[in-house]
Amino acid sequence: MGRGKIVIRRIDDTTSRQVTFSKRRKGLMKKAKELAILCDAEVGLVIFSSTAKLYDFASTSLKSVIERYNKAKEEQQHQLSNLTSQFQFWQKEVEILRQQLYTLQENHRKFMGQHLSGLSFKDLQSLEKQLETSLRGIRTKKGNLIHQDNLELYKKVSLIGQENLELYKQVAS
Amino acid sequence: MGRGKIVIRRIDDTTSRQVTFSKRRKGLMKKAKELAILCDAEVGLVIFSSTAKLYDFASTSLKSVIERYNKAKEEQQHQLSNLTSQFQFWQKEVEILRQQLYTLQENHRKFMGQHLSGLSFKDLQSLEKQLETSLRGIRTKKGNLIHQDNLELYKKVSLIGQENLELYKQVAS
DNA sequence: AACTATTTATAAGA
DNA sequence: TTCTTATAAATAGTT
Repeated sequence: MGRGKIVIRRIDDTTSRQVTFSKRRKGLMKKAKELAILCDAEVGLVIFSSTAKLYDFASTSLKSVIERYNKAKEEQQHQLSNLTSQFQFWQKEVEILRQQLYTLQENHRKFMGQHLSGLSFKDLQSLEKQLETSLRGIRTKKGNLIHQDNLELYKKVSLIGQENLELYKQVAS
Repeated sequence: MGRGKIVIRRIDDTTSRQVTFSKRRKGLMKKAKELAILCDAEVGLVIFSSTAKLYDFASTSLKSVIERYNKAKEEQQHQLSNLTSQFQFWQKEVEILRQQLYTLQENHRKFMGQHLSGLSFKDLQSLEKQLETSLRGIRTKKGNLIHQDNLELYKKVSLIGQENLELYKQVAS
């Protein structure tokens, strides 16, 4: 379809290759478009020139497919970056929790009377004071519990009747 | 380019649309191939017929691009799944640490004499015992420290000389 | 970039 | 579908 017949092989002359590329690319795109319209087809065409320049065509019918493709790609990209940031978040979270855990464990050991070697006299004194306070609280609670138990028992015994007072005395002793 | 000129619009008749599709698809592919060869271009062509059948063409030069594309996609997919599993790992890690932290915090509160309400008499007794043990340890340590300090002081005083023994006595008192 | 002789693609018909 | 063929369209070589 020209002044002369040509054989299909690489055109060596750069200029004429570029001219032919320009002409035929235009033609190919036109035909791709026509096929899409005439035959209700979805057509996608991608052309890289020998100078690495990109030309592409997508029929309007293909649009939905391309959009879907892009959406999927975008979505994938989005999920990737999302995952990355979440990943970083959880890593930080782990770091924080590990630090907290370490501190608390150290503290706990001190309360257990272990790992005292690093402590100053003042530290020890404060620790001692705290433990004494805790002990007082616990003993108070214990006392409360005993008192409460006694009350409960007394109530039960009262319900059982005077004849079992002897039993109560035995239990309470 | 046929017996009659046509307008580029969807061919309503199914049969003739399919015939045209077949002819033009073949032509489009031929031209895509020719462009690739003549102009040393990388050409990729994808066609979906209205019956959703896929036809595609890729120039041999495009092969590397397609391979690269697939590799990149695979790599991305790989990274994605990798990231996902890492993500799950860190999430579990956080869960474990949180649980540990919670347990330790509860424990710590009890040692502080707080949150005792849920404890049984037996629990309280065991806690009391532990605190007493801890206290003994701490007091021993305190004693050791005092003793050590005294020794240090005594050494220093000895170096200073007998004439300052009076000072040592004052400090030690 | 435009022209145009010619080749090529293909619409319509068989 | 395939073949035929008249004709439209594309384009090679030229200007």
